[in-house]
Amino acid sequence: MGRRNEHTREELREIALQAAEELVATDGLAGLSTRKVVARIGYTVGSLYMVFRNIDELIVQMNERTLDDLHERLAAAVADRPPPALAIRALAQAYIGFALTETPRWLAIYQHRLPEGETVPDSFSAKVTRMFALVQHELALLCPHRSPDDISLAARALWSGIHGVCILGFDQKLEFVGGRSIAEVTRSLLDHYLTGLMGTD
Amino acid sequence: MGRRNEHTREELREIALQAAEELVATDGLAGLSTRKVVARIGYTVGSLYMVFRNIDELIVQMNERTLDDLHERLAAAVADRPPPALAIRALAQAYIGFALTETPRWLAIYQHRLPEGETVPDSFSAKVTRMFALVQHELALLCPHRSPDDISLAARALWSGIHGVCILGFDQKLEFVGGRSIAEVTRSLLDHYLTGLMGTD
DNA sequence: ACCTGAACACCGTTCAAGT
DNA sequence: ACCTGAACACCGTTCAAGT
Repeated sequence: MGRRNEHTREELREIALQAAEELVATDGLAGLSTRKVVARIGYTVGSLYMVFRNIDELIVQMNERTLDDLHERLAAAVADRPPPALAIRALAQAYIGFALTETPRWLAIYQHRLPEGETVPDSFSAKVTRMFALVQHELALLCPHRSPDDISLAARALWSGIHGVCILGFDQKLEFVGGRSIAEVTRSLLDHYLTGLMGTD
Repeated sequence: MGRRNEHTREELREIALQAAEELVATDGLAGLSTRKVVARIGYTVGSLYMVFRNIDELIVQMNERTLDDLHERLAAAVADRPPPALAIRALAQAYIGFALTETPRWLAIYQHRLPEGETVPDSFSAKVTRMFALVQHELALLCPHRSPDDISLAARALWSGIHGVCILGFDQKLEFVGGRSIAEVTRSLLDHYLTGLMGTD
């Protein structure tokens, strides 16, 4: 019979997501399964489907929580409103720091792919946009007389670039010979890109 | 009894890899399985393990073939030895073009992760290095009086950046509001980064 | 209404048995 | 030596049955 009524739906959702995060933190996204999640919280497989439509929905919701944590870290990095040029570097460092300390959860955001044709919920996209807006804001302060269109393009180029450095940096498989530290490569990208951007005002 | 001795070991390896590539091309890396591969080539599961240690080895070898194809496309893009500034843009465009036309196979290179502790064979790393050397070579021509150390750092920053634009660009999940084309974002990254790099000679 | 647990259709991998 | 196919330990998902 099990633990009927011991948890509300919302509590069940919460402990399931917590269990999922623990499993991912130790064994990566590949170490996550419905059966392992329910074993951890003392339920059986069926009950997971009372709360999540399927395992993809569970993963998406877990990733949304990771995006919340990441946004908190990024926002904290610029909380004392440093000058824009420093703020952008602080954001990049905070992103790298999160990727370094929360590697499996951070990786899960990019590893997980919805089945063909399905799209992520609006709440997820909103969290991505919100994180991205932090960079865009600092770039706008740095280049006050550039068009919003220019700023959005530059922010996307810069942030994608920093993300690329992190992704390739964490993938030992792609570790180039004579590997450089992620921080060093990011600095090169950031410094030269910003110099070029400012120079072509 | 099946098709005993119809193929040599090498032929079996070849048709298995071909079947794997077809499966990935239509259904992505998630659509690949040992059982689907053998069903396509008229063998049973066991025989796959005569040729590959496990499915990870099969995927790594498939990805090496993709890296070969990618290198061919990149090398062709600079075969007529354009001036370095154009060559770098041609390499970036060729990379985007490959990602666009061979999306699932290209993605599989980055999606696949070896189990904890295992590393990719040297032949794989060599192919990554070889591709990377193309960019490094053009950057060295572009900045003749920079140290090899500077060049390698810049090449890594630039190539990681372009890769980041592609990876985020193909992940609809991360499609930012008012999405820009991958080519447009790459151009911004490339132009401003190179301007900054040249300016700080 | 909540939850179980058997059932189904899949996995990757191994290995005794057949030719 | 090559290859099969049953067996094992896993998956995700569904749903009749129990409380």
